[in-house]
Formats: sequence, structure tokens, C-alpha cells
Amino acid sequence: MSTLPAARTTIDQRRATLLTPDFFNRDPRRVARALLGKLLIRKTPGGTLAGRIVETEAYLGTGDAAAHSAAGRTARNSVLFGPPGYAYVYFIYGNHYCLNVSCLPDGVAGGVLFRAFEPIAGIEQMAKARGIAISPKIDLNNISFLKNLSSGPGRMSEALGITRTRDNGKSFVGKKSDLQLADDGYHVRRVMVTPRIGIVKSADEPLRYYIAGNPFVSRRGPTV
DNA sequence: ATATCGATTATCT
DNA sequence: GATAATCGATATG
Repeated sequence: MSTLPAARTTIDQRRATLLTPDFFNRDPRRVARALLGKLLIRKTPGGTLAGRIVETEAYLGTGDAAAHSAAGRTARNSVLFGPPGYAYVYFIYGNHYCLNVSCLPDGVAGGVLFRAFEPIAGIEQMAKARGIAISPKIDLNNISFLKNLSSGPGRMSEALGITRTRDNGKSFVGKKSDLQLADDGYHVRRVMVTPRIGIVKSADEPLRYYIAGNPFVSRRGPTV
């Protein structure tokens, strides 16, 4: 019998290095794919939160009808038009915040939406942020429990305590930033590409990326 | 397991 | 005034 890939991963602290602006200064499709397997880190007074990114979506800018930047620059979407490597946070459906990173050079719109990660550090704090009570009965390694923390853009943002007023426009590439992205050398075996979730315009464009077979992805794929 | 629906507000028409 | 890059609860197979 072949062994399934381990569900949980750990961080290789010795190898972890911050992603640089160059990483984000290219087509969002390439950034979205390259971000799979990277670490998303949130530093808080209560401790460091971290997860391994398993699902992303690319939003291409003025030519992409589904992108917030499609109709040009506004006060809301201006981060997408700014320099690469900055947080674009928007509020949706009266309930949820969603976290993105800007791509392409200053003046050109584009971004990647973070849709899901595997919780790795600060799990108890993330559960608290999600309104989930921790009791001795809860197994912190249980896949269903972990998936409920951060499988989906709204959940992920809530687990990290992301809000628009706090985080929109924040740098992902600053050494001192409380929002960081890092590469610890984790190798992604296979990437799946599907249409993006929850959009109406440009609904068929294959711009969603996730790690094949990963249990923390929000959905398997389009229910075709 | 999948399907449907209400919540709730910033943004744009 | 309509819409939206979603989630959680509820209903049903």
C-alpha cells in the first residue's frame, strides 16, 4: 500500500526566509501558484500565528471582470494598484474580511486572494479568534477542527484577526511587519487549477490554485 | 453527503 | 437601491 502524504506539516525554522518584493512583482497567476506551500505569519502581542498556504486565487487587474480593480482605481481598491507585496483587505457580505497581496509594479493592478491554510502555530489563539472554545476534550491535531479554523478566506482572516482598518495597505515584505510571508523550503508536489469560487463574472477562468490532495483546501473543485 | 438560505454593510450605480 | 472574491445553520438524502 502506498502511504498518503502526511496531513500535518511543521516549520523548518532554519530555512525560513522572508519573501521579497520581487516575488510579488509579476503576474498574479505565477504569484498565486508560487505562494502554495509558503508560510503566512501574523505576529500578535499574544504570540505568533502561522499557517502553510494551500489555496489561492489570482485576480488580474483591469482586464479581469471578477477583480475589484476591473473598473479602475478607487479608494477601496487602491492597494491593488500600488506596489507589490502589500495587504489588500476587503469586507464582504456584511460579515467577512478577505486578505489579498498586491502583485505587479506600482501603477499596475493585480493581486492574489488567500483562501486557505494549514494552521501550524498559535492554534489555540486562532481558535479563540474564531469563537471556538478550547477544552481538554479537543484534539488540536484533529483535521476537522483545524479545517474549521482557516479553510476559506473569511475563516482564515478571522483566525488571524485581520480587519480592514487594521491591515489594509500593510506591507508583507517588511522585516518589522506583523504580517509576513516566508519560504521554509517546503516542496509542493502537485498543483490543481480550477475556476475561482463564488464569482459571477469571468466565472470560468482557471485562476484558482490549490495543493492536490491537501485536506485543508476549502473545496475539492467545481461541482461540474 | 449536498442544497438552500439568511445575515449585514461597504461600495458603486 | 442592488450587489458582493462568504459563512454557518438548517433541511433533506
